[in-house]
Amino acid sequence: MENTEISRIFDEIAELLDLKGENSFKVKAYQKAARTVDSLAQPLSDFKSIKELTQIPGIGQSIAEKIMEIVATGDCRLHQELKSEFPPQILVLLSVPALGPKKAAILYRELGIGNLEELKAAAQADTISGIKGFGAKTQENILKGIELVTSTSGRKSIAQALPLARELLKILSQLPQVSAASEAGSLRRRKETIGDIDLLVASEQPQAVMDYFVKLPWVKKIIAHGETKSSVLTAQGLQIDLRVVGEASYGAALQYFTGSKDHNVELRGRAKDLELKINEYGVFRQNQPNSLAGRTEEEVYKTIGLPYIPPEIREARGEIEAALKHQLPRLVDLKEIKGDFHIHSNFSDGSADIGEMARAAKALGYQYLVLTDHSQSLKIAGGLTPERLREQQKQIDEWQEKLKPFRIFKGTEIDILADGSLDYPPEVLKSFDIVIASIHSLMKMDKAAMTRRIITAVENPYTTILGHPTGRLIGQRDEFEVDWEAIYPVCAKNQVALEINAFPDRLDLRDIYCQRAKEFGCIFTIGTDSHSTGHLHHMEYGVFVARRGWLEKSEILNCLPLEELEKWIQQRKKKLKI
DNA sequence: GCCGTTTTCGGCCCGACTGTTTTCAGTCG
Repeated sequence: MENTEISRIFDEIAELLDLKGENSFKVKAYQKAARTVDSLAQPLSDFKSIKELTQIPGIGQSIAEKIMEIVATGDCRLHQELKSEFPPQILVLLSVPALGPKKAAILYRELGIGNLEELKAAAQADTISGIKGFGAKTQENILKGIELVTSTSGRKSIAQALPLARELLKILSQLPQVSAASEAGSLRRRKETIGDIDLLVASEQPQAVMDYFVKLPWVKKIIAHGETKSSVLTAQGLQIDLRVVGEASYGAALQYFTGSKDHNVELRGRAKDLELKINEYGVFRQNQPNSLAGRTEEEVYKTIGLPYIPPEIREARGEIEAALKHQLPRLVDLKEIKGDFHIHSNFSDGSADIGEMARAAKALGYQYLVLTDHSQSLKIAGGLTPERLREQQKQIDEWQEKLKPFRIFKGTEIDILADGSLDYPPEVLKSFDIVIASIHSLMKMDKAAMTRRIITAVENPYTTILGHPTGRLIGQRDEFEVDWEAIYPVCAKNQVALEINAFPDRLDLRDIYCQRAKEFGCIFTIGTDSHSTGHLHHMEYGVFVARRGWLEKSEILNCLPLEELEKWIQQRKKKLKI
């Protein structure tokens, strides 16, 4: 039983309790437990007792018991009982904007509505507007909401959202009424997927900014248009929320709207202990109107006795505790990246030749790249036979001569075969500076076999990097079933780096796994997995993941300047006698 | 349901917007 599955059960319990009209704090407790479980890197099935589970913040006696029950049986009685009280499809009603637990419950009680089709039919037949608390507008919004739910599909990739957000910010910043603008929400925290784009603007004339915003050409539909807050929908189905505050409140609002929710709750709790109150307008002494801070985020954190916490780690995963102890990591920055560790050329399945890729990397300010075409087994991607490889390495030498002092390292993205062995014999492996070992076949092995397979590959003295370790494709393919707690120590012991694959569909190793692997003393590389020169720009998405995983410069090989990386490679080869 | 160097009971973040209201509940973030 995966953590995400357990998280989903708790989410459903929360929604069903909400529908029943249960105590809202009980509902919140289950929602919080769902989020906590989902962001936990260790599988819950590894926890052996209730006592161990209740050490996790937000997990108490009752929820711990349910976790044990779910791990043992696949579900829990409470969940089953709640489900039996409602029609099976009832929860999709909650995904309709304008419909929350209270209204959905009324529709079920009064009209027996239990799924989207019944909801749509009732709205079209004009039977909803007559119910107390509902009107013509609500009925209309329900119909629009159904349209929305069925047309848009869930969360979008950060790679889709961030460029659009940046474009909008540029336009909004140029307005004479606007003095500052930023993205907020999960986008600013650089989460791998985002539900909507949150933007924040500082202005003393909010209405003018709002009126301008809702008329922008991207806007397909206006969902809300208030004095300081508006929501619109783009043609691509992305929701954009814009909030406007005064300059004196900009920092407080930015902090507030960046979240995460759990981070803010912790922060607020701390403020309360200090007899302070934080809201989006500033930090206040209880019952006093003048704010103590609010112009900048730094100010807000400082007022409650904390150093600045970078947005990427505001996830209630120990950052406030670390901040109090002055043990926050100094997160890696894109500017510290000296080279790219994962690049394909047209020798295998890339579209550009070695020279084009190297020139493009050099233009980004890099000192080096590692060329990692596929190995012979991966025929579909033009994996290189030893003969073709010799040719490729000859060309690397030629380009190397032309482009020096820029360095092109000889690498490979080599297949990990079914038994964990690598796809070239030792005499070929010797020719590489860097070996990324990746799984591209037989992805559905059982957990024990897959774990053994990966450990065998990591223990191979020629392996330098474990490529896209979990194999997931966001929204398309699940992770391999693997016991990571057994693999991290082997990686750390053999100084095999875990790759953060920066390709937006992958972002693998993901943030919470990075944070966990770091605790084992693992090192990392970031590779764009570029198949064309344009892909080289994906590096920043890899850096986002590293930052969300609390990683520092010293833990990432890409941050080594050329000479030090050369030294690292030589020492490694010497130590391993290869 | 969770949590606690003031608490094992009584708190639990807080405000904008909308629609249905005649002063507020529900939804959302």
